[in-house]
Amino acid sequence: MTGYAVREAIRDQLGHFWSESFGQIYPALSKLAADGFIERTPSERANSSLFSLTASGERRLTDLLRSPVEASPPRSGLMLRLFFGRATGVPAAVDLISDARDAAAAQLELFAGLRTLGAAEVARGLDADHWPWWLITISAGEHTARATIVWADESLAALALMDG
Amino acid sequence: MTGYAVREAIRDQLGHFWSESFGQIYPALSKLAADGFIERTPSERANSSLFSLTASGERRLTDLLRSPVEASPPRSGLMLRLFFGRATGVPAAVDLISDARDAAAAQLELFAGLRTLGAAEVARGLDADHWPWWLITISAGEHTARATIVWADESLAALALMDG
DNA sequence: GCGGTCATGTAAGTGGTTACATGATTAG
DNA sequence: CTAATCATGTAACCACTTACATGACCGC
Repeated sequence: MTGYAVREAIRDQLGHFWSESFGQIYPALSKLAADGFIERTPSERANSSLFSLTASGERRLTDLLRSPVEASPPRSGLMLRLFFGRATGVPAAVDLISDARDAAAAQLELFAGLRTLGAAEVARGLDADHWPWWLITISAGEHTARATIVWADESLAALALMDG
Repeated sequence: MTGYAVREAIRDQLGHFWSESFGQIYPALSKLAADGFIERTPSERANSSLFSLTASGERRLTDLLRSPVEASPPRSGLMLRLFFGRATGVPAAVDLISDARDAAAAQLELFAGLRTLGAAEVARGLDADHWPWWLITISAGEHTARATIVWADESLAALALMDG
């Protein structure tokens, strides 16, 4: 596929848990090609290349995918703000938590859509062996979104008591 | 407080949802002082300064704390790996999910510790008006950790069926 | 006096985004 | 023919981490 197509695929298929920008993709493709992990072949279109995995690239990829996940340093803007709630007051905190709740609810709907979309594709015999993996990532998103909503409701209730 | 103390406070008090490194803190303090948001006064100790919020800094801080949280681009190494589970196989996925479950369980214990620690301080009459906010952030951590555990157990069960 | 902690800062490098510049191809 | 989309790449910049260099102070 082309670099452009890579980005489209990331946005459309990994969108809810991964993102990459063009400024990242094109240099990465050049480097991967230089390292022999992917192969560049000119496409029919002018000034355009198609990339495909080499055998060593495939090995490298599965190695990376099997490697343990390194923890990223925590950085939650929402929690930071709530931690200093004493300084900003209850109403500001209510706003922030309500926003987070809304965002989680919206995500939940989005995941429901992905579920029906995927189920329909599977019913048509497409991507059947990929579907369980797809489902695991959707399920993770749903669980955390639901947890966020429960937490938000509890916290909003607690703040309502504080205020009165 | 000193820059060093700022970092200690961030590590010890915001540790579970925020982090900063020295390389970040010292330049930031210099810039904040140049902008008039904090004031640098030499401390008794040689080559050491104490910083304190100015009036404009206090205003700026509460403004920032009240500002809406901007969403950071999603990037979950775990989900990325699981999404390509077809390529890496069930056992690799089981390892990854088990690790995530363990990490969440460990976090949960940590949060339980923070709860008892904080409750003890409040019982001794310390930080009583800060405690509810502290609790909100702990609660958020607990909810997401529990959600992770439930998701992990469900997913491991699903993978066990796939394998057989 | 010596090791640990307190303290400040810089340098090099990484990983990422946004914006810009450019042009080919296709759909209407 | 013209607007949208496909396509590639670079430049500038930002946020952040790690490692390094330096030294004061304190307790034993």
